[in-house]
Amino acid sequence: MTELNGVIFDPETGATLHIELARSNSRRRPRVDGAYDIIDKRAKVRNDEQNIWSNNGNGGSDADTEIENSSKKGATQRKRKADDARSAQNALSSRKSKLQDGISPCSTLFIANLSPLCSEEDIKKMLSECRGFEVLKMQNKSGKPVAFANFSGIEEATEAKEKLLGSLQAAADDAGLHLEV
DNA sequence: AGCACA
Repeated sequence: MTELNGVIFDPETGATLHIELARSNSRRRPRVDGAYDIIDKRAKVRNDEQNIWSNNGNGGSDADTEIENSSKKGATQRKRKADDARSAQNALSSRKSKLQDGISPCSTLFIANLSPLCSEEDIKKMLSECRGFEVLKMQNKSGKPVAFANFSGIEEATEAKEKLLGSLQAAADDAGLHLEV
């Protein structure tokens, strides 16, 4: 782990490594936040239904009852919005628990802001010390080198991320620097 | 902040 010093994290240039869980465009689970889209559609449909109802029900269109109806409508809309928010929460949390069950859609670490000095082999060497590390792919696009590290599972990926950040912190302390992550 | 390949 001492080889880390000056390779991945370079105190000379002050280059810091950014590590996060990668965004995945896996076809199996395309949208993590798709719940909101569905709920938006639902809300629209409900509003339309409400308009139809109030139009039919009013018939003779009295001014006083119209005001009364509109205030009632506002109340029910507010309540439904709250309900929607709650169901969105439920959907998200249920999906999250699915993720933690190990059905991992994408257990990849996204590594950015790499030092230009560190090679793919260097990172690979680093990552191979982490549990569940599988494959590393590097990409050098428009002067922003980034790396994708595949792990066997999300838990392994997060663990590796924590480990790397820890090592970075250690290296920074060693060099008497402050690290921002 | 910058997220590809299967």
